Amino acid sequence: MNDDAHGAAIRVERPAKTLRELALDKVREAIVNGYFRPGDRLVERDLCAQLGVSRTIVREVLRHLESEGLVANLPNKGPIVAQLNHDEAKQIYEIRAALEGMAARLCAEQNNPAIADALDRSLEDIKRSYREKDMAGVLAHTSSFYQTLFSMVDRHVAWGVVNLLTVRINHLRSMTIKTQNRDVQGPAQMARIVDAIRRGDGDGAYQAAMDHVTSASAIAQTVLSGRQPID
Amino acid sequence: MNDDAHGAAIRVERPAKTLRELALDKVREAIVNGYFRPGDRLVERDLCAQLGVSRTIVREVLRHLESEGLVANLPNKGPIVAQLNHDEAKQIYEIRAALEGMAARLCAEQNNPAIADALDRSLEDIKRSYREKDMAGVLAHTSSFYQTLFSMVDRHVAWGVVNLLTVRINHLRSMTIKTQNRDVQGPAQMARIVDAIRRGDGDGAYQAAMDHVTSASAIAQTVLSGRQPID
DNA sequence: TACCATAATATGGCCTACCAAAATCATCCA
DNA sequence: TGGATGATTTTGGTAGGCCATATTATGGTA
Repeated sequence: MNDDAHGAAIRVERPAKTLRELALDKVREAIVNGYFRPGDRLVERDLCAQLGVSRTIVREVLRHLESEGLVANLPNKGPIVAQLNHDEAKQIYEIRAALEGMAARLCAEQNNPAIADALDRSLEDIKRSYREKDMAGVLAHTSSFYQTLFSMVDRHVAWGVVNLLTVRINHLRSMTIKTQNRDVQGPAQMARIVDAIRRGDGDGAYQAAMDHVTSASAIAQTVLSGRQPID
Repeated sequence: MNDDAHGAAIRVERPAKTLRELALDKVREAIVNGYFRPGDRLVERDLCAQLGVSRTIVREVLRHLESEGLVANLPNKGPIVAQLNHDEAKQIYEIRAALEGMAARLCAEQNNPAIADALDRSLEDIKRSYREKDMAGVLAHTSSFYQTLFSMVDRHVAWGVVNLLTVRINHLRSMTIKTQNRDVQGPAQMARIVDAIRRGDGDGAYQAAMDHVTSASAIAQTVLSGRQPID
C-alpha cells in the first residue's frame, strides 16, 4: 500500500542539484585549482557571463565562498580571490594537526582492525599515485585517507572543519607533495599513523598524525618564503 | 603631505556596514537568542517584510547562515533553523576542547604574565556576572575569556572556528551555565587554566582547558537528554 | 459518506531590468 | 602642467515577474 516504500527502490536518482550549487562548485573549483589567482577580482557581471547564470546566483555564490574564506570582499570595490599569507597558512596547518591528531587517537582507541585496513588501502592508492606521478591523485587519495580517519569514528563535524580549511591551502598542498623526497617521507609518516592505530596506541597515533601535518607545514613555510621556481 | 595619514585620525568612523551585513547580524542574533526556534521555517518573503529589505539580501543572508550551519535547507521546501542533535553537539564540544586546549598550551608557553593577568580580569567579570545573576553577561565574558586566550597568541583563525561552532550551541551554553553549582565549578576550572598558564605549565593548561569544556559538554548532554522543563 | 481528481495557494529558484553611490578613468581647460 | 569635470565601470540594493513544485482546499461522484 505504501507508495513510497514501494517506489523508493526504483526511484531514479534525480540530479536535485540546484543551479546555484552547480555554480558554487564551478567557482570553488576554479579558485582551488588556480584558474582564478589570489588577488584576482571577481566581477559579478563577468562571472554571470562566464557561468551563464544570473546575478542573483553569482551573488549568492560569492557570499558563500566569502564565508568559506576563499573570497575576500573589499568594501565598495567588490570581491577578490582571498590571499593566504604566511601566518594564516601556519595557523591552518596547526588546526589540522590538532584535529587530525584527535581523530587518529579516537581511531586507535576503537581497536577495530577494519579502520587500519581501510587506511592502508588509501595509503596504497597514494603510493601508486606517487609512482605514476599523478599528483592530482595523490591529493585526492590523501584527502580520502583523512576522510576515513574522521568518518570511521563518526566525526563529520570535525571533518567539515578540516575540509573547509584545507581548500584554502590547496595550492600549498600541491606544492608540498611535489617536494623532493615527499613521495617517500609522506607515506612513511602516514604508515606510522596506521601502525599506531593498529596497535591501539592512542598517544602514538596522535603524535604521528601531528608529526605528519607539522612536517607538511614546515615544507609549506619553506615554499612560501623561498618561492622556489616550481610552476 | 600624506592626506591619508593626516586625515585618518579625525576621519569619522563611517558605519561602512552594508545592509546585507546588518541583516545578517539581525537574523543570526534572532536565531541565536531563540526568536526563531530550531525547526522554524524561514520564509524568504516573510523575512523580507520583517527586515524591510529585498529578497536578494534575504537570500544572501540565508546562504551565509547555511554555510555557518545555523540554517538548513530542505530541498524543495526551503530553509529552516537548523536543529542540533545530541551527537553533533558533542562533536562541537570535542572540537572546542581540542582547539582551546591548544590555545591554552600556547599561552602557557609564552611565559608572558600579561596573558594570565588579562585572563584573570575576564574571570573576575564572569564571577561578578554570576553574582549579579546576569546570565547574558556570563556568556559574553566567557567568550571574551576565550577570545583573549586565542588572540594573545595570535590564533585568529582558530578563534574564528571556535566562534563559528559556538554560535551553534549557544542555547546549550545558556542552559549549562544555569546548572546548579556551575557558578562555582565553572570559574574554578577556568582559574586552573589561568594558574597553569601563569606557571608556564603547557601540559597543565592544555589539560585544564580540556577538562573545562569536557565538563560543559557532559552537562549539555544531560540537559539534552533530560530536557528539564526550563522553557 | 468516503474518496479521488482538480484547482488554488504558497513558496523556492531563477531571471531581467533598473537606480544610486562610489571608484576609476579620460578629458579638457586655465 | 595640474587640477576640475565628466564618462564609465562596478557594487549595493530594489522591484517585480516567471516557472515548477508542494501543500491545501474544494468539489463532484460513486
